[in-house]
Amino acid sequence: MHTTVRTRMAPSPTGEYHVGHIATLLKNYAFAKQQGGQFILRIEDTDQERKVDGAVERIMSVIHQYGLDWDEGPDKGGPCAPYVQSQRLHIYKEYVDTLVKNGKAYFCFCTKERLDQMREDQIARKELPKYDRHCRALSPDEIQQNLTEGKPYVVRLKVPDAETITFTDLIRGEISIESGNVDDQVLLKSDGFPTYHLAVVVDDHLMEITHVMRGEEWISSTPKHILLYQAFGWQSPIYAHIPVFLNPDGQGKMSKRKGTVSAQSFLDNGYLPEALLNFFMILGWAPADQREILSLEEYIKEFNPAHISAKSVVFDMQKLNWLNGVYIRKLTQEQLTEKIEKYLPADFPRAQLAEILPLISERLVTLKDIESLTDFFYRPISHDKELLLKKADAALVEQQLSQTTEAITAITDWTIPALEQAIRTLQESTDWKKSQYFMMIRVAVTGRTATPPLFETIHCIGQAEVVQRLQAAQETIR
RNA sequence: GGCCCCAUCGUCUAACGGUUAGGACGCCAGGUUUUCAUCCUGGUAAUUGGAGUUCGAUUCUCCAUGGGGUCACCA
Repeated sequence: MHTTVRTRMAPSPTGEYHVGHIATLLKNYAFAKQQGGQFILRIEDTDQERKVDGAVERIMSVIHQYGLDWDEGPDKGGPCAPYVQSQRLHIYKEYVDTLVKNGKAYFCFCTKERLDQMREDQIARKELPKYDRHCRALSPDEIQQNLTEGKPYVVRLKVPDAETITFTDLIRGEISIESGNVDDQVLLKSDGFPTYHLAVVVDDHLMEITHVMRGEEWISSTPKHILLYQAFGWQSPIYAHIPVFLNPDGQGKMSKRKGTVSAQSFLDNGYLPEALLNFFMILGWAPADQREILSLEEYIKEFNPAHISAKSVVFDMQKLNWLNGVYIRKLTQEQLTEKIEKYLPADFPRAQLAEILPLISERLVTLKDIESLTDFFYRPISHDKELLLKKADAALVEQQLSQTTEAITAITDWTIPALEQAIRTLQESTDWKKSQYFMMIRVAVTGRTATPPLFETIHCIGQAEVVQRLQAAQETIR
């Protein structure tokens, strides 16, 4: 028998979508595509309190911005619709009932106060906090009475006493956990919503998910899911727990505390989606030939989840920056022009974009760098006297500035070759040191020491403005 | 702390049990160049420690150490 591979990503609309989520989604997407299967998007909105308005739309939007898509999902529908858990409440209820009927789960009427107190005591006694199974001892009559009285309740999983729960992880091999370390997990909350654990198992089964690739943080709750699959008599999917991203400093799981984590913000900060995807591809995995620049198509062809490294990986910003530069330099002028549009400052002279862009395109690390790399073209500059006089005394610099001003003013044909000829002729007719002279002019015209090539830059700034800046530089050194 | 996972240059990764332990980013040096950047060349740098198995361990086993994850009516 040949079953179709079906993978899924199941975000929860509670806040910003994390780069780690995109990285995991990419793996699910690529594997499904590679196997000719389907990739499903499912919304896990079972937490009524943390639900954020508009989050679902933002998640879908950011996935699209990264150039990825799904085959079945809330907006597209599909054979397993609906794909939003809050619309599937009746389904979970039905399965919980079977569980209770079959003695695999039980009603629990414990109050929050009692649970809090219990946990507090356990911690004080240095025990591990765990439900004390108080309501497992309730008689059918007591349960019935509580129900009749309308007491709020949850449904808990009846975890066996001394059993070894084993499952196979595609990346790590066999993982075993003693049932004694597993809590009687709440499956159905008192508001009638399922917890993640119930919903994920029911939905993954009903949606015929064959491979679950999710974050490593789920390893310790996987036994609960295995128990549920057993309780229902279902076959569990193949698991691959993806290692977490560590902060760039290598300390702990990547967190907002230590910098940017939202998938959207990397885009907003001028990283190209292709570069980010490529970065996620090679973080923790490498193709057979070790190359590091990969297109999505190549990745889909070569990706093998079983070869993902099992260790958590540092989110190396320097490697990302390098990759982003590589991808920017691969763009044609037209493509770059189009992509950089939304990063242009309001006062950027758009008419000059076509002239300026080629001068700085290979200096861009992110698209957002456009502002800091070009502001001197169109914004007032200031002169640093020390920089102007760094390699020559005031008398010589004054002379250089005034003769350069004359030479530039004299140009009637404002082209780069004419400009270059005028300045080179001037330099060659004197004993001015080339490096000193060029650098001084650079500083006088742009206010900085690192710029695009001098003649192109001068040409771009314009004759009148350049003359003014040269004169201002003269003022500065007086 | 209990439980689980993990361990090759600073970082990410290669290496049928036999390699001068390879590549990439970063860093350093040189070349190109009027500066920066790009580009090219070269260099620096690693098998966490200890036992065992073996003729031979980066590779297999165990222990220690270190790092990470997780311990909710959140996902």
